Formats: sequence, structure tokens, C-alpha cells
Amino acid sequence: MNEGVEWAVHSCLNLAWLGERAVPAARLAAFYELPAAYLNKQLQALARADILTSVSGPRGGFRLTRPPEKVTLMDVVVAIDGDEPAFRCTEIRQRGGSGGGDTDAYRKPCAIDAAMRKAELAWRRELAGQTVADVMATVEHANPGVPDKVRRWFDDTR
Amino acid sequence: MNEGVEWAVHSCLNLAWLGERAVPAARLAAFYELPAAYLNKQLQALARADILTSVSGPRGGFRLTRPPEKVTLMDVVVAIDGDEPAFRCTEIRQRGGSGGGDTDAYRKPCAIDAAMRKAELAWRRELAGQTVADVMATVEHANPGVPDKVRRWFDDTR
DNA sequence: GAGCAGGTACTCGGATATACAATGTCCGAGTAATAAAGG
DNA sequence: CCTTTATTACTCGGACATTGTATATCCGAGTACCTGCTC
Repeated sequence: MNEGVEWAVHSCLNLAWLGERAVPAARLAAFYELPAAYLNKQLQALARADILTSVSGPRGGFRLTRPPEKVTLMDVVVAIDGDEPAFRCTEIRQRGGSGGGDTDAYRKPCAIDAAMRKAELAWRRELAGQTVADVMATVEHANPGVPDKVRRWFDDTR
Repeated sequence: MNEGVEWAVHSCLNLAWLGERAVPAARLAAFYELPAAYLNKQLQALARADILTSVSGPRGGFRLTRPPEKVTLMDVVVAIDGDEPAFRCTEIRQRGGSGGGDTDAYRKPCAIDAAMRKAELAWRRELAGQTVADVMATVEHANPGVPDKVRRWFDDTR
């Protein structure tokens, strides 16, 4: 999976803790010492998916489009990695020696593809069941000081 | 995901239908018109995972090490794609501005990593719950003629 | 005819090229704040 | 002092290199089979 997913989720958490204001990509990148231009690329993807809203010019940056309760981890993963399944059936069963006989036998779906889709569906369901707000709550429970710490850091280097 | 997973599962099905004898990689490849040397590479990976047993020399090839009821789809995917998780946490939370404060706060696991692992665990559980024999049964139910067809093709070009 | 030795063809196995995608970087278009000028 | 206007600095956005990984290929090591020879 794309490494940018990790950066994107962390950035969403930080944006949620920072509230309504827009934060530039360079600032978000500096917080984790990430390459700014590349993080910008990932945030653009989130903006295309309407998870973030981009604001140009001075005082611009990115902000959450909707509250974190409405953003699932599935949304973020799809925005960065795309919605194509990890396993893609290329229908090799129709090629070569096996393809000679009855052609309409392949109207039935590929059993291997079905099994893989079933597993991926379970994966998607788990991701869709967890929101950014849920992850925020987990962090605040394990380490209550984090939100204030984030706000302070972003305020100090304003 | 690696495309070779599809080839590997199909080959396992065919080997199961063909019974005990060893089948060369070139023959398995010809059945689907796949690049023989590359399929050989995937079968080697299955052999390293002890899913297949390789036999050298004339009349050699690959055969299933154990009956298809004992081979899960998880086994095959791990053999080809490796057992590393799709999402790997690089602990960026410890770098940059966030890393300054209490160091032992990061004894607690990363919440994002935990959420991703939970989803991947569901995926793995689904794959581990389906065996090659299950997929065979599904195919035979949807298209009963396939096993004989496979046996005939591999016998004719012996 | 049976046993044995040598050769041969076939198979896997890993080392070696190539193609494609993820990663990382850069500069231009657009915009809002700002400063200056005029009324 | 207020309004208008030009400037400026800042931000996103997409186009452009670079690195890494999956894809594909090739040749050597080993082995069972087969052929021919010997007893």
C-alpha cells in the first residue's frame, strides 16, 4: 500500500484537532519532517475526494470538508490508493487450452475472484466502520496530552 | 497485489484435479498461455512454502505436498506476496515537532496502525477460512465439466 | 537374457535484464492580503 | 480619514526527474530415463 496513506491519516487527525482554519501543506509536513511537496501531492488527492478543501493564497492551505465523524478510514485509503481491488482477476481461465470449449461457461464468475473479493470486502467493511474521530478518541485516551501539544506547536510557528 | 497470485491459485486447482503425478511448469504455463519461466518462479515460491513439492529431471515437475483441503488461500497469498502487512507503520509520529516531549508516551501502539491491522486481520481471517478444496467445489458446482476437461487436456499433450 | 555403465534429454533453481509504477522535486497559475496613492 | 488600485508574497496544482519493485528472461546444476555394451 502507498506510504502516503499513513501521512494522510496523521494529517487528517492534526487538521481535526486544529479546528476550522486552513493549514498549509508545508506546515503539516514540517510537523513530521516529511517532504513538503510530496505531502502536498497526497493532500491534493484528499481534496479531489472532497475529504479536504483547499484554499489558495495567503492564509490558505487545507481544512477538513466535513467533521471527522463523517470521514472513514476507507474514504482516506480510497482517496490515496485508488478504489481498484488489490487482487484483480485477469480471466486467464479463458485463455489457452481451457478456452476452447463452451464459451458461455464463463458467464459464471471466476471462483477465485469471488473468494478474493469476499476477503477484500471484509477488509473494506472494517475500514469503513472506523472514522477519523474514532482514531482521535483512541489517541486521546492513550495519550491525553497530544491534542494540546499539536495545537501549541502549530500556534507557536504560526 | 502480485499478479502471480492468480496464476498460483489456478495452478494449484489444476494440480489438485490431476492427482498425484508431477507436472512441469512449462505444461502448466501452456494451459493458460503464460510465460513459462515466470510461472516457474511463482511455483518455486510455493515450493519454498512447502505447498508444492518439486521433482527434478524427466517426469519431474510440481505436485501438491498435501491434499487441497489443507491448503488455505492465505497460505498461497503469503507464499507469493510475502507476509508483510499492506500498511506498514513507519512511526512518523515520533519525528519532528511531535517527538520532542515525553519519549515513553510512544510505548503505546500507534492508533492508526492498530486500526489498519484490525482491517487486515479480518482480510487474513477470510482468506485463511477458505481452502483450495473449497474453491474447487465452487467451480465444480458452477461448471461440472471442468475437471474432466483439465485432465483430458493434460493427458493429450503428455 | 540380465546387469551395468555411459550418455542424453529434461527439469528445477537462481542469477540476470527490462518495464512500469511509486517516490520525490520543481516551477507556473491564481489569489488574498497589503501597501500605497488619490480623493 | 476613506476608497481605490497596483503590488507582493504566499499557496495550491500539475508537469517533470528519479528511485525502487514487480515483471520477464536466460543459462547452469542435478537427475531420472534410455541406449548400448558386457557378462
